Amino acid sequence: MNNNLDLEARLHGTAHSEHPQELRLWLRLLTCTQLIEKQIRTELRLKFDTTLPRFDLMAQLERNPDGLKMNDLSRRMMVSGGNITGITDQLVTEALVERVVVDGDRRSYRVKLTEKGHASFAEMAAAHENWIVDAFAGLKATDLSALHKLLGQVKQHAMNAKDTVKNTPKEDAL
Amino acid sequence: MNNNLDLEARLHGTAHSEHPQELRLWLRLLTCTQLIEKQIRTELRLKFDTTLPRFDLMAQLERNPDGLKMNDLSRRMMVSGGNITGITDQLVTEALVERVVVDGDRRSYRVKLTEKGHASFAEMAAAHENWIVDAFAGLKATDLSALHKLLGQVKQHAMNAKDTVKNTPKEDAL
DNA sequence: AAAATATAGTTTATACCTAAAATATTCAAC
DNA sequence: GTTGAATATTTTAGGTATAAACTATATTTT
Repeated sequence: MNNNLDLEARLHGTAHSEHPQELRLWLRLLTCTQLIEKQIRTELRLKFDTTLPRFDLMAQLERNPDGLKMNDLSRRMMVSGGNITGITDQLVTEALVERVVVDGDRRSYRVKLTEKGHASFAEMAAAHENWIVDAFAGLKATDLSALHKLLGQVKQHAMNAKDTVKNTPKEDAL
Repeated sequence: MNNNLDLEARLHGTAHSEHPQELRLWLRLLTCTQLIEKQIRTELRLKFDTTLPRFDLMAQLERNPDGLKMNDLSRRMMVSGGNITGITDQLVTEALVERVVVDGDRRSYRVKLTEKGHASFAEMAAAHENWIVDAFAGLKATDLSALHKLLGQVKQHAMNAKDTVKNTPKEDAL
């Protein structure tokens, strides 16, 4: 009854795969992330009438009570600056965050949660945590930490690769 | 020199985390996926002037020489039907895929790679495989398979949860 | 201090993605 | 054989994302 056709289907089609282990791993990683992310988006929409980017931005501000500059948000959320502008604009019109001037630099400002934003986030964060715990309920605690550790290696390698690309031109100039 | 500010930053900020292990794992999973995905998107754009959704759709067709219906593509790629319409339209105007009528059902048709699309995909797929292998070059073979297995558990649980939600109304009616 | 450069943020143009409504065709039941 | 439900796809409206161009302010160089 459940065909289970997903991204990985295109690999398993041919019995003994000639594809490298890495490719199969990548498709599985992507599938897991998308399944969970889709679930969270749906819940946020249904229960709180909001979206994941809005929630993520507020989460960043929650941990930085003094506010963050647009640039900081862009780096931390790993999305473009223009994108942050749009999401912030919406949250401002909903009075969940505010733009606060920074004296000494008229180009930038700090984005902070409002009182209302703080309250709103607290409610959502509690539910969010439960959804995530549910998403990983299929694994024992030891597996959770093994997975965390392995992904740490993936992350470390990916970050190094990113930085290498970025810095190479400069270092080549020596 | 490298601040490493990403999604996980908001958790590590407070020394000993009071957040559940699952939440930390989720943010790391998300970070890994986004880092690799961003890399692939950038490469596809620079080297082949295309996008990941277009590549993914062609990859599905490559494995199904008889073509796939819009619905099949939607399920396999885990995106909405309307989205598939848009991506297919673009690939059709680029003459990389074609819509072929199915006799017996005038509502649907099969989307197939054209000769040009087949050639184009072959070129991209080779490069794509290398990028993915590079992305996981930080892990030993045993770690790759351990990770694959653990993610299999996550996937299984997520798929069950999804199906349960979908089927519950019907089963409750009994 | 003027010119050049760098940085912070927004705007623009375009693509992606979704949910929900709309259209068109097929199938099932009477 | 016509009504009614189901299926396949597209359209619509709106949020999300990017790269590149743009505006405005700061900093550095000379």
